[in-house]
Amino acid sequence: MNSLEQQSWQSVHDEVLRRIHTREWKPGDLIPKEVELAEQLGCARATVNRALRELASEGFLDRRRKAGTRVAAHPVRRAKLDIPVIRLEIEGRGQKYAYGLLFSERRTPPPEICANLGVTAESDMLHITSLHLADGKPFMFEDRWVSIAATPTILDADLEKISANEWLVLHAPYTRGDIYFSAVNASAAEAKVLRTDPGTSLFLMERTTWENNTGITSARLLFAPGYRKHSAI
Amino acid sequence: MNSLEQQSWQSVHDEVLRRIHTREWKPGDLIPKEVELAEQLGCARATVNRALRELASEGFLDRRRKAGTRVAAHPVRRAKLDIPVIRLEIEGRGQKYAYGLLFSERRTPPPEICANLGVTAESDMLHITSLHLADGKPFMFEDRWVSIAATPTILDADLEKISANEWLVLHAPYTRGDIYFSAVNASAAEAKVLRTDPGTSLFLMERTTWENNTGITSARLLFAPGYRKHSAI
DNA sequence: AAAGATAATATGTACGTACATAATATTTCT
DNA sequence: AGAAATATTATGTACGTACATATTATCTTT
Repeated sequence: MNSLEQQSWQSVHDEVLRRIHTREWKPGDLIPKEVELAEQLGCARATVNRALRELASEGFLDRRRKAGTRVAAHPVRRAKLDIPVIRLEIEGRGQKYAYGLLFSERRTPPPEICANLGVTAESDMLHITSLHLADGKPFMFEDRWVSIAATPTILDADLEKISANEWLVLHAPYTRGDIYFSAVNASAAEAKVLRTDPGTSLFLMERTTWENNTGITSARLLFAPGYRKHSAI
Repeated sequence: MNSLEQQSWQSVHDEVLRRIHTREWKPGDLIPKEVELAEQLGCARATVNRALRELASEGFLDRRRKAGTRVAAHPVRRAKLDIPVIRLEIEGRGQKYAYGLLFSERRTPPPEICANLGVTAESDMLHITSLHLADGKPFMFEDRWVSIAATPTILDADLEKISANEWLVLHAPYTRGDIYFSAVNASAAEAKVLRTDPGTSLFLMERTTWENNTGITSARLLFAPGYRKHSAI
């Protein structure tokens, strides 16, 4: 660290992270305040602020006005999971993407969907199931309910050509969403669609999205055996 | 929007997001440059910059110098997954945490662990298996390998009292890590430990962490049936 | 001593200016 | 025309100042 040359917020970020890693600053420790650090490292407070803000959002630091900045006592790892459109995920693996609509029906939703989206049992909804394939093999089975009130134009979409997954991303951006990851044993019907055996362990992703407080869609995405979702920290 | 009162970066963030949601700015569209937006919204460029930077990191915008800022053509949802220490995850659910060491052995690692961590087959490692319980019921089975070269002090840790999971978080902060999520059928042994039936679908989290380029630990975390990992977007 | 009001303080953020950097557009040269 | 050099431009970031805000510490009152 040379106090003459200009410091970038990234170099401050790295230097603070180094001190945490080398345990110069241990979990729970109060670290110097921004002005002091700025002086130490030869940069402006704004630069230190940017670096510390970033580190806090990464879970390494806890910051509170007046109380100061501490090394996180129980570092919570914040994994960033990229959830692209299925087509891009498959193409990103270098595989050929294909898609097939299984069925599409306009009807009222079952209780669990009402509960997820916070809508009434009489809601006008579209129920769609489809299969996404990678190199011709079943990759993911999608079982989705879409609120027609929230996105009426979905009735005009040609869901034989574009998947509901992709159509929604392009035409119904949302403000809020929930995802649940879990593991389930394949039912007989699911096993048949995904060309595997009943009871096989499958990776399940359940997504619900809202715009403000109106539910848009709730989907159950069931992945073929062997699927692994990766995340770097 | 009042051009007289001061704009916060959050209000700019929300306004831009609103324009994306209402499709005033569609996926792929070039949006006004920072100076123009600042003028429009009555704030400084730095404020607009902060808001747009945030939106880009959230996956809503693509930004490139000179080329300008565009609405992301294929919005990649970036889910933030908090991965706390198991004890805190269980206590956060309002359940009582307990932990039992199953066995701990110092030996050379099998091939797959060598591959994960990038170490040789002759490495000096600690192999630990343990069970984490919530309200007395099996919650997660942990099968972990720790490099003794990277963290020699783990030999002094009393792993009957503190889990390797927690000890490592407190004593061996890392710089880089990988996580894989998947679903597997329980083996006979795994089923017995988790008190369930063989073949039951289980949620699996595989974690490997490095400090710089030396592998620290590789763990296989197998959750009891019914486990769901949540994430808000 | 307990409660309430007040002061002190570290972080949070806005602004304007200045310059850096990367990518594109234009001009010049061959 | 094609390649190379140059200018242009939008974002990226650093700085110093100013003030806001949340929280803690201190003082005052009862």
